[in-house]
Amino acid sequence: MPELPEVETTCRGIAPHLLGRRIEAVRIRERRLRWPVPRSLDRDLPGQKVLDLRRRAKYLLLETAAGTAILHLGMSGSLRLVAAGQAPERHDHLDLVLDSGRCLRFRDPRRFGALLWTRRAPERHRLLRDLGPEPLEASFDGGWLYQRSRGRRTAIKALIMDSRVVVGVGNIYANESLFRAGIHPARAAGRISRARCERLAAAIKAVLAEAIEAGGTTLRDFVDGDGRPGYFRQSLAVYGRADKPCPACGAAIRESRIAQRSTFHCPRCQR
DNA sequence: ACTGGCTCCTGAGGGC
DNA sequence: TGCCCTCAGGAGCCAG
Repeated sequence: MPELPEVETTCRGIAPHLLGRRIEAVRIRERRLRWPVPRSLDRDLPGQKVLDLRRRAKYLLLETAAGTAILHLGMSGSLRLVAAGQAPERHDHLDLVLDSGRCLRFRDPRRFGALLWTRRAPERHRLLRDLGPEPLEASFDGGWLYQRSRGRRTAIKALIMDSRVVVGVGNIYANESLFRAGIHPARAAGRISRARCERLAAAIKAVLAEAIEAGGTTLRDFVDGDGRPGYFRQSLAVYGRADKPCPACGAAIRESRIAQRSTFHCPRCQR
């Protein structure tokens, strides 16, 4: 399940192979992703030069003079560069054929991913329009979290996973951040002090930055590699560790559900 | 405005 | 060993 660090690492890994390249053709074998891949993409993208590749939330934005391709990896999507002639395997739904002799190949067994096309500024696109700040940028901090949580009765874990509040905090990192900040995941967001909001914002930044760091050092080849998605083998303190000892105090980690998501916390360390 | 629940899809993993 | 069943997950969307 690509989380923000995986998307960031993917972006950095494939960018050198795409920037300045011309897209010669688009091969679509399966149009039925989360939304159907629009025909406008096959019409507009071929012949275009890749002017920029960047990440916004968990979306990858591939900019050309004609428009921007918006790509999301969903929970099982991955990208890699292969020789243009290499035969696709199962779930390899589409290729962007480059003028380098390689193609960018998208695989997504569960098809929760998406590839869309917009001719306008991508920030105006329906999917990107209402997104909150990037967690690693200065505009996201304890003050912002405090302000956005006032009056909210929802669980703090659900709040930090709300992309209108802050983008890119998936289930794993929400769990880990709350553990680090010593906050109980079910606590009502509006009842968390300013100081604890500061701790939480700092924890979110630290956890994500460490994961990106780990991704950068993980031996991971986007060229002819296996392109396997998944989290970096970062040491996880609570996620997936139900009944196991808390690394800080030894108490048994508890599992619950918050907003239909698996939630893990230490009953001693998190209040 | 907020909140909670549903939905898409398939591989993995548990139980027998 | 093998089969069947359940479930997880990102996040948009809808209903109350």
